[in-house]
Amino acid sequence: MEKYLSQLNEAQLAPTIQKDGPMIVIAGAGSGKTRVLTYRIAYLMSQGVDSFNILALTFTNKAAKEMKGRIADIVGDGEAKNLWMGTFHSVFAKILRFEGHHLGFPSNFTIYDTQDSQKLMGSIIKEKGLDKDIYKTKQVYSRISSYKNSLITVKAYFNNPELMEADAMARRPRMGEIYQEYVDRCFKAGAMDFDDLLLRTNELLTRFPNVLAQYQNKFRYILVDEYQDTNHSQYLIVRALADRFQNICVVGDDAQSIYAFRGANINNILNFQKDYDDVKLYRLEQNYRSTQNIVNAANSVIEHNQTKLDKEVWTANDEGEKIKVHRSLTDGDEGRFVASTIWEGKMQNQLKNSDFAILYRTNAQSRSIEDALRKRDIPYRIYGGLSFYQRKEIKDVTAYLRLILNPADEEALKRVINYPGRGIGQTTIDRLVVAANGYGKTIFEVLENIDKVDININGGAKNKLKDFVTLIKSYQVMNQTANAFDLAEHVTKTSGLIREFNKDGTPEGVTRLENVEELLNGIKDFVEGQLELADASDSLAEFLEDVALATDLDADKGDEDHVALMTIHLAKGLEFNNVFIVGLEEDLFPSAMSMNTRSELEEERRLFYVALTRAEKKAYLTYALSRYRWGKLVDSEPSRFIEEIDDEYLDIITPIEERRINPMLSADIFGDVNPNKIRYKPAKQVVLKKGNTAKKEVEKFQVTTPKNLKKVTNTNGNTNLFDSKLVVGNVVKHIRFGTGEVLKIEGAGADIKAEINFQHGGVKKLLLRFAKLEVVG
DNA sequence: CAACCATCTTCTGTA
DNA sequence: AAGATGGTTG
Repeated sequence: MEKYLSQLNEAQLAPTIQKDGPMIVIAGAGSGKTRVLTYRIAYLMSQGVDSFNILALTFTNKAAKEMKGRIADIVGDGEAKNLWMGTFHSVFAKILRFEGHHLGFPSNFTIYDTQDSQKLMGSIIKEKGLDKDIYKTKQVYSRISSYKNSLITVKAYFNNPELMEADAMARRPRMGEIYQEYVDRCFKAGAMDFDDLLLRTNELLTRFPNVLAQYQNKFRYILVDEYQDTNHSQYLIVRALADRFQNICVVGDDAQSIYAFRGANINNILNFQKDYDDVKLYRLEQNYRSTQNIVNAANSVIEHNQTKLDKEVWTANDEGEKIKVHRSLTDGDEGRFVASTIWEGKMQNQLKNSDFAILYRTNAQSRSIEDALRKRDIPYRIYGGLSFYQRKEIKDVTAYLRLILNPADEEALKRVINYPGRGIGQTTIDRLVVAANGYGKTIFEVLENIDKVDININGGAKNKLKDFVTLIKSYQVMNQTANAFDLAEHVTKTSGLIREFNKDGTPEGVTRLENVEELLNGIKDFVEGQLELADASDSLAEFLEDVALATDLDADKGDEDHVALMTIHLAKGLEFNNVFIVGLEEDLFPSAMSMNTRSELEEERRLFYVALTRAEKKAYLTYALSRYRWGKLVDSEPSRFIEEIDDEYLDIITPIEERRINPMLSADIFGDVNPNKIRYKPAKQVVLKKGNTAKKEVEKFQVTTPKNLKKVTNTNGNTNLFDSKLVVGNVVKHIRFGTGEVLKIEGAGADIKAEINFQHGGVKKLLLRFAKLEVVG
């Protein structure tokens, strides 16, 4: 232990070796807070604290996993395993599995993700015959979510005239009713949404003092990472658990609080000292991550915020290079600048792809960057966005698995009852829902007793329903003995899902199959990882829980060397050698939706601070004069955040030619509109023969080379194949259909289609934007 | 009941 | 621009 403690500086050592009592560590960006947390846990154990008595809450699964790994290096694997360490959601989901029965929940309750919750709310709104333009599903969802995060139960809602007034003013007087129905339906389905995992934990700890006492006694030492991002619900859980022993250590940085939009309350960290007696306060102010220029620039920006704790972040690192600011004409140019800068860095300085990260405010910005990277053959990976587990085909498979485990799961049932199609239509399903609500039973229970219930469904449909019940029950039987992988494989084959994805024969269908295969591999890995448990049914349950609480960031397989693309929110806690912050334009960053109040704007500024402090060596800030948004080219002006940085840290590098260019004369500005204009880099293959007419000219489009093919499938599937060429008469090869001859080409731009006569499979019309074709003659 | 086409929405962020 | 939703038709 001595060896490890000697690695710490004075400021880090003090909080690390304070064993007991409440304490707060205000940790500037890059100041080694993870090191303090891990060493502190190891230190506690060296002082005789039992690893079973330590609870550490993190913000992401990834952070938890990393910390656990580092602790294992110090104290050994066996001891580290005993620690309770994870996100709020995963830790309390686990506890609710044990204790949920107090609240009437089965231990195999389902976790509804956002999609499930919104679908359920959508159907409630519909069932109640409410105007869906006033009761917008998303708005209703976020409203109810914020009630839950503030611990406002249905009952509390109806006792709060102000809230009801506010909803009535927003022309939604029946919010309370929807809330009530939603909670009832979740309960009946044996399901909790993300907010419930915290809300129900609070309910559990308040209503059952003996349960509270048990966990207070268990968690004698509690550590919370990223405390600035806790919401009210999380705050109360921590306070309740820490109440007995008061050994609570919270770590965070108010300057990095960026989750107010989903209920995080920055006051939790600002007021921590008032919540406990004799709070020790520590500050970590030395930044080990970034150059002086970056640290100072970040400080000069955050100075503009009024609400903050006193803190002076400094660094002993080199001065480093100034922050580069680059302006371009369009978002396309911006992407090309980023790609060429990375390319040069790789060529001239032997940098790796993983030395670079590109950060943006919204996911929609990734497209133009992707296009540019692909053109330069720079491998990249997009984090976030639609994560793997949210894809349609994956949700289809997991819905079957969820239903097997918990037949009450209404959303899972509705998803699969007629998928693949079994002739059970919307009308039938609606009647089932009505009957289930009428009897106070779950839909599955109604299905099991379809002959006994009073329901207006004809014999033919009833038989189909019975077949469906038999199918699910056969899976349930199998689940008694088989492991999760065998079961999942069996389900995908016998439910007809595989056949369904195979059926359309389109490249999308192929991708779907590949994704399902990847899911099965994931289950296999998981099952093999827990062979020692040898409890088949539990392995499925645990896998599904992992899936429900997984984030895309967690799924980093650390495979090949790639450039990272992600939103700034996702980048929190990470660091990169070179960071591009793109789209620094007013209305985009800061977002147009977050400029109405000072506190919203200050959160945007903190977000920018987070982005800038991800960089170790170099930071690039880029903005475009016009950008495609909602399919239209709109003008934009540079973000105020650029101006807020002291000039002395900036280096304006916009090329003179680009500044002088008249946008109206630039071919580039149309580059994204007319696919046939030459873009940054000419297409490699020109199949066009001499003497072709202008008419033929339009009939050109791109065909990816096989090398490209692989990469395209590895990334997001959507590829921009506009500017390479294919003409009638070409012989092409398709991944599924084999070889065929091009008969006809039609459409323009993104809609270019080719009619191809395949040797096997006949004539198909393929959208070239998606079709992965290789020219063979 | 399924397939197809037209229209509408959304383009903050997440466990 | 792309997906979701809804309406119409077979």
